[in-house]
Amino acid sequence: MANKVVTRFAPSPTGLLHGGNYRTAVFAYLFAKKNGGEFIVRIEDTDRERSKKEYEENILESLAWLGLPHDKLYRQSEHVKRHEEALKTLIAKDIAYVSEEAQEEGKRSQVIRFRNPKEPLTFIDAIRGPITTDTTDLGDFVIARSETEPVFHFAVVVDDSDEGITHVIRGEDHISNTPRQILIQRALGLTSPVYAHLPLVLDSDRTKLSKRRGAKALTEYRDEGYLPEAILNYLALLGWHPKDNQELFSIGELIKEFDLSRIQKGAGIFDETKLLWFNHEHIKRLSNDEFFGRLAAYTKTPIHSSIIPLLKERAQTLKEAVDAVAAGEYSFLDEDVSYSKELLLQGAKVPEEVVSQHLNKIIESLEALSNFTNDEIKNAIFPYATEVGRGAVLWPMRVALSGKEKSPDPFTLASLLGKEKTIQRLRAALTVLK
RNA sequence: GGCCCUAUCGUCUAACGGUUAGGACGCCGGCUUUUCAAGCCGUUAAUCCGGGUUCGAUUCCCGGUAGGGUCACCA
Repeated sequence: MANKVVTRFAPSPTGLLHGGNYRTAVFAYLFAKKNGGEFIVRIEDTDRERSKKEYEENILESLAWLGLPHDKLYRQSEHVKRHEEALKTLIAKDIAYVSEEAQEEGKRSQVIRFRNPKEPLTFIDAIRGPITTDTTDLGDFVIARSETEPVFHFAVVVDDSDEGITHVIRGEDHISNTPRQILIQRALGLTSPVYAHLPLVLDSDRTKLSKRRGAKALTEYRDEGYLPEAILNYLALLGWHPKDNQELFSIGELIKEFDLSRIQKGAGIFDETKLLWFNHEHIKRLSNDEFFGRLAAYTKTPIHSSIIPLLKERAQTLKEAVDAVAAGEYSFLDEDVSYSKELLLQGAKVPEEVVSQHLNKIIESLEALSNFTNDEIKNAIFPYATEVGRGAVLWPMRVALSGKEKSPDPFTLASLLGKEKTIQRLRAALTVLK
C-alpha cells in the first residue's frame, strides 16, 4: 500500500490533443494498471486566459472513449491554496524572493523567483538512464506570477507531491524542465518521483506532431470511423514493443505485457496507414452483433444485418462501411436490379446463346438445392464452371444477381438473396438476352 | 547559438558481443470464387560515418554527422 504506483496524465486544456498526447496517456495508464496502481488525470488550467472548458471536455471525452478511465480527476486551479502556502514557505525561508522586473509589454513588474543554488544536477530517467545538467544555466527562474498565481513548474511539483504521484511519465520535451522541478522539490523537502521521458511522436515530415501543422485531434479519428481499441493498440506500439512479435492486443493484454524497459528512446513517426491496418484488424475481431452495434451508433444510415460479414471483411473503417452502403454498393439486396445486355456478356467472352445455356444450367442446379448456403451453392456450380469456363458461367451469374460491374462473388450473392430471388433474377437475365 | 536527448529496411520495430540482421505496415509481383475488395504466397529493402576495445561489434567507449527537444511571467 505504501508503495502503490500512481501515475498521472496532466494536459492543459488550451487546445485539442493529438495522437502523440494520448500516447503519453496510454503509457501512463498501462504502467499504473500493470502495477495495480492508480491513474490520475489532472487538468493543468493555471493559464487562465488560454484554458477553455470545451477543451477540457474534449480531453475527458476522448480519454473515456479510448478506454482509459481515471481513478481520480483534479484541476490544478482547485489547488491554489496549497500552491500559495508552499510559495509563502519558500519566501519566508528566502529560497524564493519577490523580484522587481524591468517594465515590458504584457509582463508584470513584480514576479517571484527561485534562488538557484547553481550546481550540477543528475537525475535517473527510467528510460534513458542518468541525465546530468548544470542548473546554473537556468538562473533564478520564475516560479510564480504572484503569490496566488504559480507558474507550471511550481504547481506541478506541489500537485505531484500532494497527489502521491510516484511515476511521472511524460514527453521528452519535458526533460529540460525536470532539473528545475527537482530543485523546487528539494527546496520544499519533497521526495522526487521516478521520471520516465517518452520519445516524441513525429509527423510524417519528422517534426514534432502539432495541431498547427494539421495533426488530427483524437475525436477526428473517432468521427472518421476508427475503433478506440485500434487506436489504443496502435498508440501502445508506437514507442513500445512486447517481448515477442505480437501486434494485435486487447487492453487487457497490453496491461499484462507492458513494461517501461521496452520503451524506445528514439522518436517515432505517426503512420496513419498502419493505423488503418490496425483498425481493420480490430473490426474483423468484432462479432457481427458488436460490429452492427458500432455501426448503428456511428450512423443513421440503415444497414441490413445480412451484409455485416461482408462489411467487416471489406471496410477498414466504420465510415468506409457506411459510405459503401450509402453509395448503393449493396442496393441489389432490396431493390430490383437492372443492367445492360453488354454488361451481362462483358466478362463471359462467349456468344450469348452459350451464356443462355449456362444460365439455364445454373437455374436447374440451384433449384435442386435445399439449404441454399454459400457452400452448397458453390458445390453445385463451381465444378460445372470449371469444366466449361469459369468466366462464362460466373460472370453472367454475378451480374444477373447484382446488376453491377463490381460486387461480392456470385455464391455469396445467391446465398444472401435466397433461393427464390436468385432464381427469379437468373430468369430475368435470360429475358435480357432474348 | 548554449544545454539536453536520439540514431537498424520508406515507416513501426526485434536482435541486451557470435543470427543468412528477424517480424509487421506499405510498395511491388503471383494465386484465388476469371469483377472490386478481402485473403493466401512471394520479392524488394536497413545497422549514419570514422576511430578504438575485443578472437569477434547493430550491440561497449570516443569523435564527427544528422535529426529532435529546450532555452517564457505557456503548460
